[in-house]
Amino acid sequence: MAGRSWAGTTLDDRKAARREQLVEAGLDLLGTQGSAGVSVRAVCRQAKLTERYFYESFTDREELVVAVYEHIGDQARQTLVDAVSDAAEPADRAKAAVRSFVELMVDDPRKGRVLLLAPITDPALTTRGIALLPSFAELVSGQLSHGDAAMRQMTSIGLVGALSNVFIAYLDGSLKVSRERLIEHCVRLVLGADRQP
Amino acid sequence: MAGRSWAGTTLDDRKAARREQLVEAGLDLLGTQGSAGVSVRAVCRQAKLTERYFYESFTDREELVVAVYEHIGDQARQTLVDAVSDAAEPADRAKAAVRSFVELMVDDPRKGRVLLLAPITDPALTTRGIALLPSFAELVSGQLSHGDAAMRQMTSIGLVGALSNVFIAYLDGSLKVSRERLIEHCVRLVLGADRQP
DNA sequence: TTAAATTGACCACAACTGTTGTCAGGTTAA
DNA sequence: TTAACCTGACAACAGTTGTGGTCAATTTAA
Repeated sequence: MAGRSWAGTTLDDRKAARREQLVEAGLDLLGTQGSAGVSVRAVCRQAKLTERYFYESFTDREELVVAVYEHIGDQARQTLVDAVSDAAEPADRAKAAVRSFVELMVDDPRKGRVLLLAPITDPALTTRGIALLPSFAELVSGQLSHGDAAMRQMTSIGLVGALSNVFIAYLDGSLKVSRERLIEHCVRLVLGADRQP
Repeated sequence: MAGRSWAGTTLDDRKAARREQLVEAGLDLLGTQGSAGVSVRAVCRQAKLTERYFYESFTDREELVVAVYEHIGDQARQTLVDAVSDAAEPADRAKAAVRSFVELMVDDPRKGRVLLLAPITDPALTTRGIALLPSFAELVSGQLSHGDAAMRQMTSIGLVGALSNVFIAYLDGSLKVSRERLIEHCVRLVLGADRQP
């Protein structure tokens, strides 16, 4: 029976808790060592669980990587939605969105690296095309007012690439600039993208 | 003796030829399977040579990866230099540079992927910071006329990121657009980067 | 207390990795 | 022809990988 109580909690509860531990361990490895550091054994070591529990929650190494990525993706999306919903003016919304994203990453650089780097470095994500950035770009594309579909697509892809690269440089320390200037510049990039050439 | 003739060619000649085969095989694997596909054994299989000859030309797996990357890097740089030296006007130079780069990648997408993706995906390149893009960004930075050093750095990093992302999207087929429009758009990006906000 | 469910520590397997070494043949200059 | 050199196919090493299984110990509901 799954509902039976055990050690104060139900089986399903503990199973979910273990899954969470594994995802957290995956985030840690993916966000610091990168794709190559995420092996089933390494994740289990980090989570202090045995392989048995890995296969209890995931069929594959792939599945774990995807779960980690989508977990962080959801979190980022929620952060953006919250920030945007508090602002009325378009310019304020851009600013709020950028600011909340920067804060998310500064708060926990692992998340930034997972969000920006993992989809291009990990085969589990690249091959399936499970990248959020394209969908984000598509979303941006809908907000643009000039040009035809292809034009808007190129503009939004470029914008996302510009932001990503700036964020990555900021994350790895090669771009030494205050958080405020970073935000300011990114806001300018966002606002500048939708302009007649 | 190294100068002694053997099978019609000198030893050094054949050694160089083998090295070239290995680099070519490395390009093929790095440009299609990505970083994970480049193992010593896989490279040797592809090059139809045995491991013995791998260690004849390279001490490490790392060394091979670096050699492949720098080989393509040199090629790209040479292509750019050639293209730019044929144009007088600044606008024409930007156009020529972008065009030659696009042609290089369309001609052989493996090279595009090595140039753009390998430095972020392969540990042998990431850890040593052997990326050409930053130095390219630095070069672009020097050409900008507005803002202070930090401002120019952010602008150039953003520009490189925008171009890379557009190229990558074009390479993997998610950006369906004619070569001419791609070039046109990228030229606009380059020229638009140096503008008062 | 008893029987069932849960846990954790291991082990086993085959496949792969980087790297070095060996050894039987072929090729060439002398 | 002989002796030196070059070549290719492997074997061996210790390591890690994904994925499965076993088994004794613990914890609980009955």
